[in-house]
Amino acid sequence: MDAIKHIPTIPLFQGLTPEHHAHVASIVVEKVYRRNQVIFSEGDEGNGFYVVISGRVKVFKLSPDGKEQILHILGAGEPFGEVPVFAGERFPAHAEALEETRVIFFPRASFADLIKKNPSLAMNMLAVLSRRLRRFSALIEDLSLKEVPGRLSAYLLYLSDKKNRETSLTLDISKAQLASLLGTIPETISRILTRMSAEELIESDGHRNIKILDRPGLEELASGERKLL
Amino acid sequence: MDAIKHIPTIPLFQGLTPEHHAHVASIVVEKVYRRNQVIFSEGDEGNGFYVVISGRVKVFKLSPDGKEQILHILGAGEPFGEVPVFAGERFPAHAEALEETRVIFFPRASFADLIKKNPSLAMNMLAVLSRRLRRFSALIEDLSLKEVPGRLSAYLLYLSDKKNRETSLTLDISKAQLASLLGTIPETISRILTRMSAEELIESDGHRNIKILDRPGLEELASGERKLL
DNA sequence: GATATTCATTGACTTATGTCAAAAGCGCGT
DNA sequence: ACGCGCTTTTGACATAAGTCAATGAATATC
Repeated sequence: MDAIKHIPTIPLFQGLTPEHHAHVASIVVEKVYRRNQVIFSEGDEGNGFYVVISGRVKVFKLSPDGKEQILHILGAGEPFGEVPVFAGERFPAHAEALEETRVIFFPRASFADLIKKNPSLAMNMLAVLSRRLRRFSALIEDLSLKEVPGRLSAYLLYLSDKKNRETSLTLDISKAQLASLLGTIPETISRILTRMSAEELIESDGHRNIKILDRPGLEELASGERKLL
Repeated sequence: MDAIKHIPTIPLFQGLTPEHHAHVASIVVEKVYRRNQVIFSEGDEGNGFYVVISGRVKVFKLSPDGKEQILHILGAGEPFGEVPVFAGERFPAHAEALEETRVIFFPRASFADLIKKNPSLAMNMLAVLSRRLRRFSALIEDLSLKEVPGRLSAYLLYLSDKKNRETSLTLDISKAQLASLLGTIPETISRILTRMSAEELIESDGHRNIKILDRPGLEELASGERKLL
């Protein structure tokens, strides 16, 4: 259907002419996934990539015994699944819709053509991949060099920053998802939130609402200068 | 100096015309770093990126208390430090020479020009970044979903595969570096190698030589189906 | 509106791995 | 060959976080 109205709003296509937008629109395919539906699995052949139009998607790794590590959660306008387009081979991770999600799909071959004729599209895609590398570096750092309280603090501060430093936060994902994003398990998240409350760093209603009481304290935790009792 | 003789051998520049190679050569600067010399630090402004000509470079994150996590180790022909070129901002990690190392440096602005006129250079760079994303995904998976014996097994198998499944391996890095690459500490590496020897999976001379005795056993360890006693 | 189902919390326990310290092996230069 | 440093190994110990299990709260289902 009328993908054309979405194309110009996608950051990846900023700076392209209306003709190119129309061309892009002509090669894409729209798809809808319902909550928990698999979009692709690790090891699948990647014959193109996706951009989220509405809804949210998680991209994750799975261990043989079922533990998952979320690599990222994507929302409207964000592309995913590009690695096989440029590096060949297969998807390095799984992707699943977190809720009812609309995406547009770009077949590999036609996109490769397009990018060859469009330096600014190439530059945009390079920027997308570079930003993702930066985020992955941060995730690796977190997993390897920080303990869970530090990662959780960093995540709360990140949420707060997204809402220009609002102190009242609403988690946009369940505790289980949050645990998987931070490389831990829900029980650990629970215990740490309890300890953070005990130290008056935050106030939690036990659901998805958290109020930041001591931002500097959380920053110290996130950087590792401070530890929880 | 005569960078021109190196340019055509670099995978990033495969598929370019000799004229383009010459052009690339005209904008690069050669630099030499001695063992342990810092190439750039996290947070530095990135005004260009590098390609290793000879020697080896480690790119790593550092925690406030000095623990390091190596993101990757690069050898001849491999580029590093590209993220700020395309995503702006600063280097997300530190880079240091592991030994006497020669690199060529590409100033950001002239490279950006070049890439706009060279679709195949853009495609090559997209491939480089995509492959790196795949490796980072694997590292995240390892750190989050595997225990150290699994990561170490995977690394030994990787070394073996590089030498077409040779069973006699020579570690190319010290145990301390290996630990930092696998997200652990030298003591843990030592203990695990001892346990692997005890189970006759490997034979180690205590230095940098390891012989693989039971490849399937290591594969089971790497995938998590098996555990060390 | 009552019950089923999922999700969050809490407790007791286990375990992998980090910390600290000491000893042992090896390389190196005088 | 000898002692000085560095890396590796080994030991005793500490601890963060995972596992398992039970309870409680919240939401959905009939």
